[in-house]
Amino acid sequence: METTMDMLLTEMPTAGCCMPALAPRISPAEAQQLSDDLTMLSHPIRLQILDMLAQRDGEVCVCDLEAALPVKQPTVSHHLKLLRAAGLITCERRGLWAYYSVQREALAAMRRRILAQFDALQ
Amino acid sequence: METTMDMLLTEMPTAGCCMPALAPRISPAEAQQLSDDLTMLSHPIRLQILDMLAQRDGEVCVCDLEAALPVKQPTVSHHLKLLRAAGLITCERRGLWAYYSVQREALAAMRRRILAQFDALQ
DNA sequence: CGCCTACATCGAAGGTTGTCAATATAGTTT
DNA sequence: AAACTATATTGACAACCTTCGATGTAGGCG
Repeated sequence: METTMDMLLTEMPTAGCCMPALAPRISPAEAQQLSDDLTMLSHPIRLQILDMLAQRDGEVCVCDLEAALPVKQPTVSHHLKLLRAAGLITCERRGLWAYYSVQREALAAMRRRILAQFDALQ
Repeated sequence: METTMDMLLTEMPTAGCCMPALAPRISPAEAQQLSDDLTMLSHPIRLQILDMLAQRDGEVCVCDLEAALPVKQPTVSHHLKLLRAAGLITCERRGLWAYYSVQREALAAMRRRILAQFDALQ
């Protein structure tokens, strides 16, 4: 007859579960950071915006984006605001227009963070 | 005095916007696929589950996961179901227990898809 | 058989996100 | 100054996501 203690201390070939101390190697905080990065990228409109800005850095205004995307102007502005808050893009006002650019270094840093965690999963 | 037509046909050093045919190089369908991939990964619980499964392939049951995570059993089952539907994990029932494994090839394929699109942004 | 255990599913509640019409803001033109 | 333009913001609504208690299911055991 085996006690619970015996089961915890011996190896269990076929039956049994809940082996000693399984824990994620990634910390909850790291998981949250990675999740935030991925969430920022996980929207088709934001991906397409980043793609267009990467093509024509500093020369893309909101009406260009609006014309190329299947959403209305307030929605474009909304996604631009999110990307700006995440540090992935910047905007410069010239006259009536707002010209947006990718922050390539910030995007590269995010890419590095994502890859590092991905590779930690082997 | 310049007409709108003049502005469209000449180069515009400072003012003017809406240049010819800006379009995302990434298609809406590709953007959606990438967005789906990223969405699947963009949750701390799912990331931690994948991390734990990557450590101890095929020997992790739901109660191990539940013990290591700050959510209740139905929530763990919910995330496992999503990961299973995405093809990223599989489960094998042995007796009362359900043992989960990472599908390393599916995860690697997802990594490849994400990286390819990321690199396309330069 | 009846009870127990591990896990899945259901259904409801609460939170977050995405969208757009309406409106505000700020620069431009006349 | 008044009219106009590009963009931002607001507020409302709908859709979606996450979570969990309650319940269902199926295998193991006395």
